[in-house]
Amino acid sequence: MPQDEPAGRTGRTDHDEQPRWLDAEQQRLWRAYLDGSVRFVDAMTREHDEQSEVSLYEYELLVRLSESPDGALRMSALADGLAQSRSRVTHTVARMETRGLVRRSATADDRRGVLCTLTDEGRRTLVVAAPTHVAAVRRYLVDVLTPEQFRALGEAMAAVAAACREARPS
Amino acid sequence: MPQDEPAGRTGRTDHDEQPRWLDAEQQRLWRAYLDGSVRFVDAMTREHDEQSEVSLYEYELLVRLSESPDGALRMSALADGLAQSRSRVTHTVARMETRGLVRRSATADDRRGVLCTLTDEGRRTLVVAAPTHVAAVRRYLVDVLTPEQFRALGEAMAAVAAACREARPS
DNA sequence: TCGTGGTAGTTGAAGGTTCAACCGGGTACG
DNA sequence: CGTACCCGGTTGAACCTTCAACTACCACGA
Repeated sequence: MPQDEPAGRTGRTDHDEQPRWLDAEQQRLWRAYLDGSVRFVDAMTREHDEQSEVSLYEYELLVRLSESPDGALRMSALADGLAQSRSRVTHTVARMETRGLVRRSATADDRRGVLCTLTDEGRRTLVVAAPTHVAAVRRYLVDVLTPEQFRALGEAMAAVAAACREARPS
Repeated sequence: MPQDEPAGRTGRTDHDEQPRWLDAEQQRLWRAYLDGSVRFVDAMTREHDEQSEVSLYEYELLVRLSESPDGALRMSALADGLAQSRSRVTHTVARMETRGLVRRSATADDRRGVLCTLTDEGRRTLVVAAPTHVAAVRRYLVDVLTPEQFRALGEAMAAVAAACREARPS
């Protein structure tokens, strides 16, 4: 209800603009987005829980490390790349370190920095997890869309990401 | 790396099919989706934290209730509609009940059922939160896309939702 | 070189989510 | 009837994330 056109427009107060509500069609699309995104992360999460040693988020973290030249990245680079808080990365890396997936060490130049490095065990885990991960991404997303749909989705979300980044510079 | 075409294709074992990796362009789009969706929920979450009495998720819950004829829904209907676990809904509703936003009561027909009802206070909270919520949805998503992009996004996510629902019937 | 302020990362507590176990109430089938 | 199984919902513990300090270091200006 509250997202629909309100029944009776009454006088406006000083500082609150008239909200531009979503029309019925916009609302339908917005709900579809919401529902789809929730179900998708849920499906991916379960897939990882059942088939993999690492959670969806831990997997993404391993991927970032693996893509970096030496399989190593500073904590802050990791946090920025994953669009997550430093605190969260610290905790997650700590847990992963005890499992032997990554290793932490000091950085050469900046004595504040901490370098997070992929271990052999971490790389092995990633290689094992990758096929089921990609298969799930395909099953729930890529392969259920036409190539044009997929492109449109990606481009749209890139615009959304840009808007979020701009409005709230992390 | 692991989502790219692997360097050397080696012999395949019995039960693992060759994974169909994402090509560079697909990967770019997939990453854009991931990044955008993370940043978007993050931006929405902060918006609610700063400007509203209720979290993003609690807001959605209130919306569902408000859309129902009597401002009331069974716990299971709530869980299904929000695509969330029953447990989570139980906990969330319990917290919201102590804040006076909703009320729980027994259902008439099925003695197992629990009816969750929006209180006046809950409705007031929703009405207050709605304008900033919609404004945020517009600022970070709707208004940064062309109408065609927005429609494409919604339709694509509807397809994703359907795929997830089908593969994992909740 | 001394402050001041910003950056990198960690910490622990508080709060939310998930998981598995559980309690009834319904339902179907002998 | 009774009993075995499913459904609706709750519980509490384990786990993860968030938040607000806090430490340590860098960088800039006076």
